[in-house]
Amino acid sequence: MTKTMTKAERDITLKEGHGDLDSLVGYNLKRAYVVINADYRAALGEDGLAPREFSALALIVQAPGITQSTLARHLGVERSGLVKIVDELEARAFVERQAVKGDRRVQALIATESGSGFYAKTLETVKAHEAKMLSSLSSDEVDTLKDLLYKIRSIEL
Amino acid sequence: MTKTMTKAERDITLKEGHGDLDSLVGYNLKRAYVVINADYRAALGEDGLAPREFSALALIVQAPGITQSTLARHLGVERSGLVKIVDELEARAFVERQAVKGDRRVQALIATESGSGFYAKTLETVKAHEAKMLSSLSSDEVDTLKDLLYKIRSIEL
DNA sequence: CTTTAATTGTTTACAGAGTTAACAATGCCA
DNA sequence: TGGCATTGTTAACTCTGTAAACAATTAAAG
Repeated sequence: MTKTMTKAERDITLKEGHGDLDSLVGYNLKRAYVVINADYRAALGEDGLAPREFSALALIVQAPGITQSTLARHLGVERSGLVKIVDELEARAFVERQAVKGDRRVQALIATESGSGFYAKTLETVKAHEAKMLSSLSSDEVDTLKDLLYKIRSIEL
Repeated sequence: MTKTMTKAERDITLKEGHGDLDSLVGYNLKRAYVVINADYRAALGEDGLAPREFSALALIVQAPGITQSTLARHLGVERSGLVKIVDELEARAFVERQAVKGDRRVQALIATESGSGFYAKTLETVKAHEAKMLSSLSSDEVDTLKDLLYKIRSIEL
């Protein structure tokens, strides 16, 4: 006997769903995030907005004149990190930095017409991507998921 | 009139919880991930295992002799990316690469005694961190959250 | 067998995202 | 006026991860 094992025989089979890791929220959260993120990028394609540019544009469209500092705070990133994001949006002519009278330190961010249009179109694409990803969940489950995630991300505000 | 506005007056106030972004699962997922991750690192401290080393060690402890390729597949990362992770675990003497008779390409990964011990201790710390983070959720909610995240991360396997 | 294809671990180069620290310009306040 | 805080910005750096190439080895096909 003692025949050479095949790969399948030799290979360790981890039982899914019952290890220490699978019982940790953080691990599941990260893995789910990676999966969603990968499909997001595939759905939006080469010239699509990356998640961070998309979310920045969303807030600028919905709060015209918002300041970079305020925007950074709402997005949960540093002021310094937001600069490249706005640079990118400005380079694609989706957003403009406008001087504000009364405070020459700040520059108000406003979406251009093409920026608003591109945002609306992108939002539909993103919604379609989410609908596809969450098609195995009921509408109640999706709502519950959003609520729970919102609770978590609201910790320590 | 036309008195100079104070910062609070000038500042845009985004109403929380009702924008386009807040209705997207992906955005909530990322924000929640960032929050959990930040607290994880704070909880584990300077010499704690980073999330990826921790999860790799978890699988090695629970599936002794696992191969790097199999481990990479289970963690959802590339083989090449796993090398540094195992290097790090080996440098801290938590894991050893062992030759396998019958296939000289692979090296079986096994946890050392100190590796298993450190893992057990770390797991408790991680569980405490999660308990703290999720203290505003009921036990049912936590279970539901894990289930839903597990469903998402199991897409396209 | 022998040739061809696939797998494993690895290195190197690179890209993406984000942080901290410093800085100049400006505004606030006492 | 003088001192402190805020805004936007740049520069240096870290962290995590990917893609491409490679040598060694094993599996498969003819």
